[in-house]
Amino acid sequence: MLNSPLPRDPIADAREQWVSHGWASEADAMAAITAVMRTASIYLQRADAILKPHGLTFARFEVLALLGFSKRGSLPMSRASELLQVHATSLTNSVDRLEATGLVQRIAHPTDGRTRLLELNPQGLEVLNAAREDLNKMLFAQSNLAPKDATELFEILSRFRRASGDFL
Amino acid sequence: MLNSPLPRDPIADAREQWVSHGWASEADAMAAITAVMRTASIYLQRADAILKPHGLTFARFEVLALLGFSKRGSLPMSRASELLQVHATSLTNSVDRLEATGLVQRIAHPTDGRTRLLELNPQGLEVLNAAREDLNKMLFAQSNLAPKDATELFEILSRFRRASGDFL
DNA sequence: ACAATATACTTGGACTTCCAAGGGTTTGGA
DNA sequence: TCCAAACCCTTGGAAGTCCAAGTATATTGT
Repeated sequence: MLNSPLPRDPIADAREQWVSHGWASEADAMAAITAVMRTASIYLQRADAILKPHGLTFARFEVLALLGFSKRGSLPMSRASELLQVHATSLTNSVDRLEATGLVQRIAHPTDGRTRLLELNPQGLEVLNAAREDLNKMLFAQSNLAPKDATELFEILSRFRRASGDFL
Repeated sequence: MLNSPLPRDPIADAREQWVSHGWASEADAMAAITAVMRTASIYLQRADAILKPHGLTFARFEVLALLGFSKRGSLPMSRASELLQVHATSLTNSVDRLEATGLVQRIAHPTDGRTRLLELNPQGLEVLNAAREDLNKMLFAQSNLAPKDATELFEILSRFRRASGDFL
């Protein structure tokens, strides 16, 4: 999966190209945004590799985790897709697979015929607990982020996400 | 594309759940990593929307931009996939599409029969210039990152990427 | 009451990513 | 020399993302 490390950071190189071509004022944002994408891809690969033995992906793990925290144990699809901040179609896809493996169930809403409620099955709860333990041990506890960096990173991205309309 | 903002930050909520379930020491990394993924997804959507009128995606834009900076104007596939830090198969996919629209060409390597060189066509150069201008104006210059945040973000992620073996 | 509008979810299509496996080409050791 | 190992790229398959469009159900306004 990992090639041998490059001798130079290709994003830092791109940043210099940006500066020397006259786009200096956009260079820092370009570099930051490109680095965010690369970082997300690294973490996603690591997470998916850790979750594979549990028969999960990160996308599906997030669904289980959300259901595991919900007070009632069930949540409308629309609410879940809102909280996970993915398109409804992406959630449909994830839930199809979670339902096919018996981890989750779609049940009818008592009063609104349009709405489907998601419910964690007992087996889903077991898989969630095991997967979360692995993720905590093997990803979050080994994030390659200094504690101060993790905090600062979250704060910067919170400002960004608020400015982008994610939350108030 | 954008739903109305949520009243609360769902990642901050997840972080609190993590703490109150006894995984306090992993909570900050979990929140930071989840925020990175969400941020990447926001930027990717914005970039793809901006590039769509140019017939590009961000993945394909990156290929053009890389070729545009290369001294010789041509680059082996393997070198390009290394610098863009994507799998060779992903690059094959992007190049297939760039070639189909006439922006790029695969040419034979003079001495190594295994290698294909990528070359930017004149039309590819035009599209690159126009796309880059839009991206600079509409994405990088409006990144929703304070200048200090962009710099700090890049630095934190550089430490992370180095620790993860991206570069020396 | 009923038509128009809005909401909830699914389907189909385009695109990306990765992995596993295969085909060709080159290199290097016996 | 020549066969095995390494390397470069492509194909096929599984997953994820989004958007656009469609179906079904609720809500709203006249």
